[in-house]
Amino acid sequence: MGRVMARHRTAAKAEARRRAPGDAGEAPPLRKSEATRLRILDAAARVFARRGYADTRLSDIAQEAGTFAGSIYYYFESREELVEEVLRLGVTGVFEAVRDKVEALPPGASYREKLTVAMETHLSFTLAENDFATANQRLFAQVPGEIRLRHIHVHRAYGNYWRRLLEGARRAGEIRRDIDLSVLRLQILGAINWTMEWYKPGKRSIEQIANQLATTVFDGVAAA
Amino acid sequence: MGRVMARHRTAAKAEARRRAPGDAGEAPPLRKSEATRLRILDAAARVFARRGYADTRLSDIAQEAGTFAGSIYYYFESREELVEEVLRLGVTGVFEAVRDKVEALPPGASYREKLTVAMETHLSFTLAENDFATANQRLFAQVPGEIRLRHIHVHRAYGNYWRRLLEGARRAGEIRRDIDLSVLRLQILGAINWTMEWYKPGKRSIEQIANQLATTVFDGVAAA
DNA sequence: ATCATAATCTAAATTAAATTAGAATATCAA
DNA sequence: TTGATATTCTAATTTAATTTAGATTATGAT
Repeated sequence: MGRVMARHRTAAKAEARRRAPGDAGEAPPLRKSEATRLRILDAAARVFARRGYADTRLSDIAQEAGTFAGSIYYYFESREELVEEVLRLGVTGVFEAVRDKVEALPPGASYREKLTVAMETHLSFTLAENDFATANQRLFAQVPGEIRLRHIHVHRAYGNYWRRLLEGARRAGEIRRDIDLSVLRLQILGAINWTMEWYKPGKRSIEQIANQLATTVFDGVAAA
Repeated sequence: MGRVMARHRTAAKAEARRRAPGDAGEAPPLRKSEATRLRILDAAARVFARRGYADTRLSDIAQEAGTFAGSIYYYFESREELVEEVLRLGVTGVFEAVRDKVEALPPGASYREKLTVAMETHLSFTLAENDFATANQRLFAQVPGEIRLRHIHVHRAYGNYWRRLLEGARRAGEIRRDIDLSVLRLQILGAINWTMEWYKPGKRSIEQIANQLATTVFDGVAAA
């Protein structure tokens, strides 16, 4: 009840927000329990990524974050809100990473290069760097339908980005006209997403996997 | 406690098994509550396929089967046993369908043909025909880790079948030698499995999707 | 028609979480 | 140092499901 809550909603970067000392009228200035909130969020992503939705208790998350199940409610309205925040940060993280890498390519880059970078970035971000991204992959299919519905638009935004990439590639004559781009897009993302289910670090590098995927998609595997 | 149980374990086809009237010594002869068991199993597959693990209650399944949550325990030890049976039947069904179709090909068939048929069969079986297959796809990633572990070998058997197909294709010179077959296999199955998440009947035929997948895999999408 | 046992139903017990409440503690401004 | 408020802890409550138990009804053999 007498909680802070809504204040913390915003996000992951903990924007600096000391208030100038005398601006009353405003809502009371914020302290930085933000650190704790972040710790909980990180812990949630980590545990969800590792164990999936069905195997994760709030108490597991609390323990991982060095606090208690009950305490989580100081920072999140509910288990759902926590899950959804993890989900959201997962997609937006991948999206931004992919877009940044693609835009960092030199102006003359071919679409093949762009798509290859996109695949590689998505893959490596998901596999190696970011518990939020991993958690998002795992969780999205596991989570109750209602939550999934509330998040579909975040996914769609990312999907649209890929759609534009592929359309560009076709316009540039780098993809045959008889290819159904929607199907292609979903096949590529499917192959990437599935990787998480089997990839174990060590044997093959993420780069190798990404490269083979790009090669397969563009050139196929047929000999001769 | 005074249940029947273990007797029903076997499977889905309800083997005929009237006893010859006078063979005592044997455990008491079986009646056909098998029909009910099957009804429950079908209902479970249907509901699990539609709503996923987290959204399915035993009471939902019971209702779909025209019985009651409590009654399920006459036929299954636990919710887990029910889930696992659905899971198992899901994989073996797809496996058998794929193998049958591939083996039904004329003797001279190329591996490209074999693989195309395999993709198409897996896809259409999963998408259109069989709630067990659909449920298996959905559930496998959603189910608690312990269950998944107990089922990994069933999946592995199916995976090995694909592995052999791809190795055959390579030996026959239909796949380039620089392709990592494990990665390829997982990419193909990933693309197929993901389809379930987005496919809506009507717009595109399953055959179209399968064909594009096969084309992409063998020839790639690059123009010229 | 009767009896034994199979099959089903109903309601209660159990279980395992999430959630709430409120006490205890820390922090920080005056 | 003190008081106010923010934060954290602990334990109790709630909730929603699975599971058990036992009563009830159907079925098939004699």
